Amino acid sequence: MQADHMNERSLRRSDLAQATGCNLETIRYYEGVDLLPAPARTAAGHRVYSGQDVKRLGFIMRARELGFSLEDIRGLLGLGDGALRSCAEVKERTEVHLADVRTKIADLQRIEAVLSRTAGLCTGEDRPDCAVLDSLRK
Amino acid sequence: MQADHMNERSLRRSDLAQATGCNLETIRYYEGVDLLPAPARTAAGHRVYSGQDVKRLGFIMRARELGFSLEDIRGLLGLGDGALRSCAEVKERTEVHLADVRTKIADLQRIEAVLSRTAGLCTGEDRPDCAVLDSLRK
DNA sequence: TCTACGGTCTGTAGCACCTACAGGAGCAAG
DNA sequence: CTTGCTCCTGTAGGTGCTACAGACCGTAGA
Repeated sequence: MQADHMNERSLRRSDLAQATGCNLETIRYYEGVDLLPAPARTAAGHRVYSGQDVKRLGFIMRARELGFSLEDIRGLLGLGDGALRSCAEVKERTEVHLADVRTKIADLQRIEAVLSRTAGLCTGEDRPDCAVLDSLRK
Repeated sequence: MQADHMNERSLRRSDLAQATGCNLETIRYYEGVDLLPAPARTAAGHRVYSGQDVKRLGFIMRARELGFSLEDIRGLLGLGDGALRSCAEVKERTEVHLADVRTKIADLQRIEAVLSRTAGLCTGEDRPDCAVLDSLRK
């Protein structure tokens, strides 16, 4: 039994990836951009993670799913400038992001309308003229 | 009057940018990735564009606004493999893209629901605990 | 004990789609 | 002739990963 033998609470990078559903390489990337702290290492230099890391990466993954940018998440994690974020600040960020999401939805709905209308005009025949192209041409 | 003096039908890069609303540098980028043909040049090496270029770049810009990728647009412009695209092919591409747009809308609507619900739970008080953070924590 | 296989390490390049800057040259007006 | 704008080129940066090469490590079976 070696001094750096892993006990049952320590995880390798692949374990962390599996536990969170995160891509293996992305973990290293998040460490590089300071979203995850540099983990402990075995004598051989292998990264060793804990349950804390699973929680933190899980938080990041859920925030990403909600469309927060890495910069947003840095703020939500309280890394912005070392200051702990208050509820008011987090609510503010969330509402800005929410407005952004709503704008994107509206944009996509306009696009959806145009695309479905023009695609509907297509004859689908095997000729080089086309309603979609015509609508883009002018 | 020089041999390469520009007449009233020829445009400089900045004119093309203005005519289409495209960013100046993006024009050069599109040339680099073969979306726009290499234009004629004055003796001094300055790019000279025509009304044809305005139309083509306008087409590209409108397609971008509808969310088509540059690769899609290459196809729509018939650059794929030199073959002229038929209406059927364009319709096919458009419908694939439309399905993609609809998926994105649905995703964003789910996100919108979660964000507005959790933001609504926030007290907005100046304390470090927060409904948004709680929802991300587990 | 040797060996084969897989996991891990590092750095770096690539993806889409631009945007911006540095450093030099051209051109028109005053 | 000088000022000030445009234009040229090449290249770096941004976002958020993903993937690869080449080396090392660790373990299970023969």
